[in-house]
Parts: sequence; structure tokens; C-alpha cells
Amino acid sequence: MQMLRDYFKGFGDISSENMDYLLSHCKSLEIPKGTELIKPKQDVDSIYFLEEGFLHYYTYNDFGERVTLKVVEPNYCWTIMDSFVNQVPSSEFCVALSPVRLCELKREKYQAIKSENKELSNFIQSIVEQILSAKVIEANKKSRMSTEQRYLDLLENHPKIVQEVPVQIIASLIGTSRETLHRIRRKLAAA
Amino acid sequence: MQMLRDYFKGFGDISSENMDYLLSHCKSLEIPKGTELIKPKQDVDSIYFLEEGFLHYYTYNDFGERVTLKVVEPNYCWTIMDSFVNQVPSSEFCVALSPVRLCELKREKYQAIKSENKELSNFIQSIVEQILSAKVIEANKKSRMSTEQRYLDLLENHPKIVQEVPVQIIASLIGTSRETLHRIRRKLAAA
DNA sequence: ATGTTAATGTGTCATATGACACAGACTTTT
DNA sequence: AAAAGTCTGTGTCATATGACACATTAACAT
Repeated sequence: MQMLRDYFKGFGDISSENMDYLLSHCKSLEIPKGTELIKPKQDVDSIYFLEEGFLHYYTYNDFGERVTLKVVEPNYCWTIMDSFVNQVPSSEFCVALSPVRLCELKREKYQAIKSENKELSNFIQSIVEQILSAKVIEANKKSRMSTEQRYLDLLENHPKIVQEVPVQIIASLIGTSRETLHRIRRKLAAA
Repeated sequence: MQMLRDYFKGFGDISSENMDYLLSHCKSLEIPKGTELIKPKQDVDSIYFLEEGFLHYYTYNDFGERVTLKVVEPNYCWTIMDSFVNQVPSSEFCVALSPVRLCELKREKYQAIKSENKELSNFIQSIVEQILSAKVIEANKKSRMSTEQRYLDLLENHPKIVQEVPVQIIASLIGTSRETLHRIRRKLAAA
């Protein structure tokens, strides 16, 4: 849980009693490679924090092609917000690309913490605001980058993903085909 | 303010006293076409709600091309989250494409409401969660659509934008050139 | 271990896209 | 009302991309 503790600390100051209280509601679990953490029609009632391994979050477009929405890496907090917040079924998949170790916070516990404890409620509010802010920045950044720049960005900021995740998933993540990604790599290798 | 009241109502139930209290902290203002609501280096210390007109939110990429990040339309709540939340200067522009009528909520008032009033604090927390959820859905949806599908989506869900916003801005918004958008329109007109 | 399946590298080809150019329409300014 | 500036429609052309095909390699299941 140390990793999660440090992750939370990054969002602001909080008393150590409350930090312990918050962490006591999180549960560690391990899942083997290939596990379908989330399938369509499932209700997602947890927030997940990844400690080790990679998750593949994806869906299918109108032409039946698989589209990668996100590769979740360690030290990242993730859930299907729509399903979690609005209690509607997911329409997407999330599968472990490798053995994965993660922490889970159930919706009831999340809600309970928010209503019981004023400091934690404010802390969580602040985290959600910061995540929203980061999401918008990320989306804006993406929209002004070319495919090649997105690959370079991935290489620079998430080298582990490039090393350990299958090429076709990376290609889909940066919005292109595996052939084009291959051309980009060939070009970069030549330079 | 009626429009903003209805907008808030859409996020959940709240006592009418608190709704009035919340609205009393918002200020109406009107700005003429061409007004630079936000410029780079500026600190954004307000959340805006658009009642009439259109805002053009944009930036420049590494090659000096202007990239549209969003066209803000009536009945939409908007700010530069990063600047507002983390109190850092904006690096983007926001300009009125037409005469604009909007409501403004200053950061101090937003913070004050959150710390003074429990029901409103929870209400705002819920709004932020819902907006985060909607952002993620929107980003995911975009990532699995082609340029043409994005244009059709815009036509269907935001026809006013297509009618009233300059073509080059729409092209940039859906991530293409004005020539390609023209080709798409020609093709659709032929069908 | 061995057959089966999936992932990857690489070539060819048709096509969609962006870059450029320019004329005409529409706005804004003086 | 004229002038200046901007936006739009449209053509040509070079190029980047996706679709397809197939050999090679790696991963997996039995």
C-alpha cells in the first residue's frame, strides 16, 4: 500500500490518521495475465490503483475494429467513471496484459468516506478536480500532436509501455495502424 | 440566470434556498464579438457559463498552426481547469466568436461556497464528478471516430455550431484541414 | 514437445489527405 | 463607397496512410 500512500500524498496534505483511515478501505489484489477485469454490461463499482503490470482498456468501433482507449500503467488510478459515477453498465473491456497487482476501493466505501469525514471529503474533491484538470490537459495535448509526435511522447513519458506492450496495442493507442507505427520506428531508427 | 438554474438542476436535486444562494454568487456579463476573454499568461480565476453566442478556445501547435480545442456553445459550463484549479497561468486563448452573454463564478466565491455549505459542497462535488465522467466519454468517443464521423456527430448534436461557426474553425475542431472538410461536405451533398 | 494460434516485419498498391495556389464572396475599416 | 482584409470554394499535385498479403517469429495449449 506504500505506493498508493505516496500517490495520495502527491495530491496534497492530509493527517496521517485520515490517510490510514482512507487506506484501510482499500483492498489489495492480484490477477493473472489475461484476466478480464471488466466486460461490457458489467457494473463497475470500484476504483482501481495499479501497483504492477499493465491493463488494456479498449472497445470496438462501428466497423468492429478494436480501439485502445488507454494502457493503464503502475502508479495510476483508474476506473470507468461513467459506470462508477452513474451506476450504468460498462460498454468497454479491461484486460490484464500481464500479471497485475492492484488496490481496489469499492463505491460504498468511497461514498461512506466522503459523508463521514470532512477532511477526506475535501481531499477527495481536490483529487477529482486535479484528475479532471489533467484529463483536459491530456486531451488538448493529444489533439495538437501528429501520430509521430504522439509516439515520441509515449517513448519519452511512458517508456515502459513501449517496451512491454504489444505493438498493435501501442499503434491503436496513438491512433494509427501497426504498419504506420512500424514506418515511424524504421524512420527513427535510421536517424 | 434561469438558464443556469436549469443547468444546475440537471445535475441533481438541491434545496431552493441553496440554489438561490449559489446563483447569488454568479454574475451576468456581456462581451462583444472579438473580445479576448482569456489570453496566454493570464490567470484564469473564474468558471464561465454560456447563455448566448459562441466562444473559440484555441492554442498553437509546434508548427505555429492554430488548433481549436473547443467551441463553447450556450448552456455549457467552461473554464481552463488547469489554470483555475492549480492557479497557474493559461497558455491558451479564448475569444468571443459573436456577441456573448455569460455568467461568471469567481474562484474565491467557489471556494467559499464549498467550505461554508455542506449541501452545496456535495452538490459541486457531484457536478465535478459528472463533468469528469462526461469528458472521458467524449474523449473515448472521439478516439474511435473517423473525421467524417466526427463531422456527422457535430451536425447531429451541435447543428448551431456548424451553422454559425467559420468553416476553418470547424475543420480544426474535428482535426482536419478546411479542404478535407470541404470534400466531406461535397460528398455528403451528393448523396 | 509439438502443433496451433497470435504477433511482427515488410513489401506493393490504391486512396485519402495536406500543401499550395488563386478567384470570388463576404466583412470590417476608414 | 472604396479599400483592405479575411473567409470560402475549388483545382492540381506530392505524399502519408491504410488495406492486403505473406513469411518469420514468438507465445500458448494440449
